[in-house]
Amino acid sequence: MIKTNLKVLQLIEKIARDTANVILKTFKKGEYIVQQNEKPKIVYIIKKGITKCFITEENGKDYVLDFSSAGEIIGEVELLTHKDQYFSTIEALTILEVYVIPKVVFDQLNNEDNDFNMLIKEVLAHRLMNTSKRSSYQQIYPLLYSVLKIIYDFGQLDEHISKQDLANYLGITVRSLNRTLQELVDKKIITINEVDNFEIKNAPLLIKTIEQFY
Amino acid sequence: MIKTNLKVLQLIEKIARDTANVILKTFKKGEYIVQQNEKPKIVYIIKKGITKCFITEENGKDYVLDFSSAGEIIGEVELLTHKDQYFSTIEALTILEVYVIPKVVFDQLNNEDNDFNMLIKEVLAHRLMNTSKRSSYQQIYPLLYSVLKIIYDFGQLDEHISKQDLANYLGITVRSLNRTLQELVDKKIITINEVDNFEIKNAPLLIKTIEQFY
DNA sequence: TGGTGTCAAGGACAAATGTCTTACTATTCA
DNA sequence: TGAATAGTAAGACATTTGTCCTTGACACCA
Repeated sequence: MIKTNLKVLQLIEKIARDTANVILKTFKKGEYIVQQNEKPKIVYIIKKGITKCFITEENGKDYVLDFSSAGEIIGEVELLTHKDQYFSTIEALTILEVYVIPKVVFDQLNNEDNDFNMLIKEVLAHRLMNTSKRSSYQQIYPLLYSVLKIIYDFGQLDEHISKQDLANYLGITVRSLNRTLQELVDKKIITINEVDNFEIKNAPLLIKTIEQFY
Repeated sequence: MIKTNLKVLQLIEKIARDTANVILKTFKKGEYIVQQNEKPKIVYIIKKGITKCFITEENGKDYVLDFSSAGEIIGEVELLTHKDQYFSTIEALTILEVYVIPKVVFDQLNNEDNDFNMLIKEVLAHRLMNTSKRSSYQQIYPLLYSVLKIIYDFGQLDEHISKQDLANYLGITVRSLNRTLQELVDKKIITINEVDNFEIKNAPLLIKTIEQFY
């Protein structure tokens, strides 16, 4: 559920070795890599660390689109669609190392490096499918199943992802998330451990419960 | 809100004229162009007519991803990601004419026709942005605003889109949709006309109401 | 030490949405 | 014609989720 893309990482590492066009940059925890409504000029590819990608709506509420790590691309959608604003904000949840790819280099890679070109298309298609499926899942099923699915995917909650972030990812309030987690504890599917994190207690029961809905 | 893409339409029409690789096919209203879980072999581009793209979840409920018309592409995501199943079903809501592009021709166009290649990338990026934005909007705002937005985008409900389809697009039940429409009638923002369709009654009020949330 | 601020958790209530059922309308067909 | 059927709308109630507020734990500091 924290997305990664090994193929992209390997390709950009190769490109970085072979040319001087791509450089490394480091962000501190909490810094924004790109900010919603800023003018897009650069594409980034994550080398190391975890980011949160989110949209801030006019009423001030955030919706988290995904959590990403090594090999995930940032800002390519805006350049490909020739938009003059990023439509989401990317925040570093940990210390973050990224490859910096200026617009001209990105355009050049798209036109001249067929591996890069094909990989970008594949990444876009994958994301579109995942986003669509997730959108469907969250709209159709009650909250409990979405939380079950996250626990199933995660194993346990990553320490860098706060409950507020997780709630924003699910499109709900922290109150609702807590209620649902409590319900899962009551049903003896998970336990809440000493660092206020949840853990799977009864994996077979979890899987059985999930399978009812898959 | 019924999506179209003029650039894609023009390009595929040119390709169809220049080569014998692309043929036309007609579907009747209610027929499936592609079906979830079928093996992907063909990409279609809509020439004329309206389709509904939806995901059927395990519990039998449908979530409508979009309504599409001329120039919209079908099945390209599955081919680009090398999946062995379509992840959604495409149904003809009217008589439908499509260009049929077999997998080998699609691959060839991607590799040899740079205009086609770039356009596909742009289409994928656009869709990804739209899907993400919509997902965010529907999760963050209450139903009333999503319905307002649809009415604003539509002007009025297309006759080929049933209330059930519209409800599935919003991820809600028809009961909830009716309740929300009634609320808008009570507030004198819309009227329900003789063909059981809704119409904007008080456009300035509608716009004013929407703008509170944009 | 004790005061103060911050934050996470959860209780109580309100609001939104879903489920189930009934009623109404129109259509088909024996 | 009239019974059966399907589709739509909405009432009543149940369930889910959000909002608001209180409590308790902890850190920081005068």
